[in-house]
Amino acid sequence: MSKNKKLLLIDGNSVSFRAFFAMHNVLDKFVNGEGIHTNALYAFNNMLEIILKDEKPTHALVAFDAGKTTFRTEMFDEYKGTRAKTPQELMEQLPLIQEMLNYRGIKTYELPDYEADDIIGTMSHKAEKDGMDVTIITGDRDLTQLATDKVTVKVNVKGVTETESYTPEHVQEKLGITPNQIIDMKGLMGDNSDHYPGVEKVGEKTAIKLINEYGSVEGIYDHVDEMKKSKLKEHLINDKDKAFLSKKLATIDLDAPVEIKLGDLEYHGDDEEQLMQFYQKMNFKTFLNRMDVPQETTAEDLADIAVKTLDDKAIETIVSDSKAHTLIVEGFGENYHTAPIIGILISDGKDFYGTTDFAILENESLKNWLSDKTKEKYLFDNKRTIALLHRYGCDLAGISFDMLLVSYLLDSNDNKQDIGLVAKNYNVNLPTEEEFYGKGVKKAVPEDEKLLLNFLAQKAQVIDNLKDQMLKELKDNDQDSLYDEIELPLSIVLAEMEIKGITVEVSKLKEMENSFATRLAEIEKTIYEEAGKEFNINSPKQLGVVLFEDLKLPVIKKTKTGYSTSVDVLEKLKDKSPVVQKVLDYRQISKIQSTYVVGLQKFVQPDNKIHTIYLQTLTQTGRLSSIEPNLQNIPIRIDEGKQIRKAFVPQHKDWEIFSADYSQVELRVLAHISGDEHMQEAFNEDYDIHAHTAMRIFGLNSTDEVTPNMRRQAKATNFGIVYGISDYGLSQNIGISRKQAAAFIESYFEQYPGVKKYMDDIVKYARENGYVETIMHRRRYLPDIHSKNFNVRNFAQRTAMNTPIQGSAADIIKVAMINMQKMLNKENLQANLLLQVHDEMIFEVPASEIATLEKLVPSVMDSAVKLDVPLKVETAHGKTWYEAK
DNA sequence: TGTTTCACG
DNA sequence: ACGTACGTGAAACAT
Repeated sequence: MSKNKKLLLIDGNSVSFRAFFAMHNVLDKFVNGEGIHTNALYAFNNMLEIILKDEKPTHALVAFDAGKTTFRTEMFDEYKGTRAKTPQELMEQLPLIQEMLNYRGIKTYELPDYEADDIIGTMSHKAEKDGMDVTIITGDRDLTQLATDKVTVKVNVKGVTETESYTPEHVQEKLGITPNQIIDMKGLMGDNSDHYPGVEKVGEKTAIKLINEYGSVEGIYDHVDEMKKSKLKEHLINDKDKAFLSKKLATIDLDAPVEIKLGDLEYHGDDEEQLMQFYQKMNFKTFLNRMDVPQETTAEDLADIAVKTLDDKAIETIVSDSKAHTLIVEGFGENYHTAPIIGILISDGKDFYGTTDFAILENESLKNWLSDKTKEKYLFDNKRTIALLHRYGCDLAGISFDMLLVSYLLDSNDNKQDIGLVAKNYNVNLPTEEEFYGKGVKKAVPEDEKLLLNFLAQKAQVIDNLKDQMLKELKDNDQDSLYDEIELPLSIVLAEMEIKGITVEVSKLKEMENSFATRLAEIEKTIYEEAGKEFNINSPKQLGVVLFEDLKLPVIKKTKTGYSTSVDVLEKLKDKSPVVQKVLDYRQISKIQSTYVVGLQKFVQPDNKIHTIYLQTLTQTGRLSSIEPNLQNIPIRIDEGKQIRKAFVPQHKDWEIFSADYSQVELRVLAHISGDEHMQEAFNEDYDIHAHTAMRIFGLNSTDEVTPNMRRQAKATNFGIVYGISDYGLSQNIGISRKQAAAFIESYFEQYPGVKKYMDDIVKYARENGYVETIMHRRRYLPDIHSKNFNVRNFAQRTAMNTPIQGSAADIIKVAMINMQKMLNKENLQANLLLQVHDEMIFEVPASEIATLEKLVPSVMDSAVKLDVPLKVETAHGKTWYEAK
């Protein structure tokens, strides 16, 4: 039995477009020898490999648009009128994509006066009639109208390597209409991005409702007179011509004068010879490797590096050489506070010296060399390396290039802390940690020592090879001082904080564990009694059944798996049944018990301390994050949880915990970068900012007239502004109507016009540049700002507004931490900086130094950067973290 | 491994 | 008309 024939049809233009924006942030890294960009080509090919593997087509065709004018522009001259011009960097890649498809054995085709859609429609129609299966790949949802039992339309989601499959069933499920009714829907609602109008005030929801009732645009107008009088009816009648025209524009031609026959499209695979040459010209190492073709050995090739033994003699050579060296200290395991060192390798760029014997760290000249700040070193992850070496009694200094930090600053999406992944971004092949060590139960150090040392040598070579290019990019982005003066010095400060650790009284936690356990058991019992049965209260599913089926409480919100039982839902059900409050109490206590009281104990080391790990290269805004355990979310808002802080104490008695936090940094940053006069005035005069906002948006004459409720609402509005406000979000947060919320926002922007201007300008900036930045030039790329999808695009806009604010605040405290550490050393103080929680620093301090720090810490913090408004710092201290607030 | 919930700024 | 606040990490359950 011969297997059924299958035709693969790809929408060349829309997929190239998506491929280009999917890899827009690495645009400058993908350039071939002739200076032509290759990012879209690379992403397109990546997608192609996956599709060919999954689909195994017998026939294939990639269709392209022929030019600007088509039969549609003939019908409606504004068709696609407002569409932005294709960027030059993509234009230059389109011929390359066609060339590559040619070598991959796939036909390409374009037809004057027709769009790629019509070619695809026509060919898929022909193939179906011949009994073939068809798969269509596109970035454009409109093509889903072509789905039938034999034709599946796969639409790219998130970049190009993932797709969503549209069969007729799936279209029905998602939209509630059949694929061929999509053109009726588009006729009624029009299309913003193709710039054709529909019927006024008719969107997706209304269109679908009408179609379900009348079947089609024609059906609607056959019965429009019978409809009862309404605005909708009026609009339908007024825009009848538009509806019919738009339906025509949306309809893909299934009978375009395409000259090719199905037989011409047979797919026989790659022309390996030509393709290999092409990949070489494009610098596509990854694809070359996949082809399994032997490569020329060049200086850049990473395989087979001769590694000499790092012994006493080698060390003499290294330490007597004044040139910079690359250093690899390999720990095995995620948590470097406990991971063993399994290998050390040092290279001057030519020779590689490595060993798996950590006894070498007892060599005095090596120790001195490591801690000598005049001996320049390159590495990947300074903080990790410092912490590892520290446990083996070595200090480290003299780092000038940390590839991890640079890679993160260049693109905050490169946050996976894996050198193999960074290398891949630069088109250099290096196994990732997972690829080399394996994962899950299979994860292990290779038995063959040579294999391990070779891997370390490859890492060293990658660092060495990419250093100059990455530093140049940093400079081109104007980010060199962010790196030199902030992130690199900060990595040392963070290492010291982590290594120092914070002391925890386990006995205190044990005590709490017992008392919470008793309370939980009590609440549990009453819940079972009131519910009339025993069940797992921690299971949202079981709880849902009890609340909404057994007790028949009204369903407020659903999740994709069932009933939502989150706090805001339960809060609304509190009066309906006494069980609800009990469940809320249970949840609260149970969270504290499992995550903190029990959870934290697991992290207390034999030195009675917790050593967290700060991730310096994870967040998209420049903030730190803290793991194993997270010490940035220790409870404070509710008293039961706040008790946890009593277990955090100074390491010596007679010492105290001292904390200092910035007051409203984010709003001060906003006042600074927006330049808003009224907001700046409020901070310059040190008014209560939320009361000031309340006074202005409620149109009062003085803050004396502000009621507590007004202040609360104004405070929420201020937060909303920082987050990139929406009326709905604000209304949910303070429990007012959406209309009221909208009025608040409008009034806010009237009162603070500078803020309004900032919000508009920053979104425009993101659209034009593809990224936004902080006061210290930290960047965040926002490719979604161009998305066709309303939600995705809106999210990117809110991010554009929020990131410079949150990120600049992060910049400021980072500077303050570095200056603080310097100051503690300079003044010979014993106090230790232990923790950072986004806008506050926590120290342990000898009682004798409290008075000094009360002056010193605020002065260092508020002078970290010079803004147009003052920074304000508040301090507190006490026997435990609980009392230092 | 993904989803839901909830702790923090 | 669309469907929402920004940034995180961890525990528990369900699959």
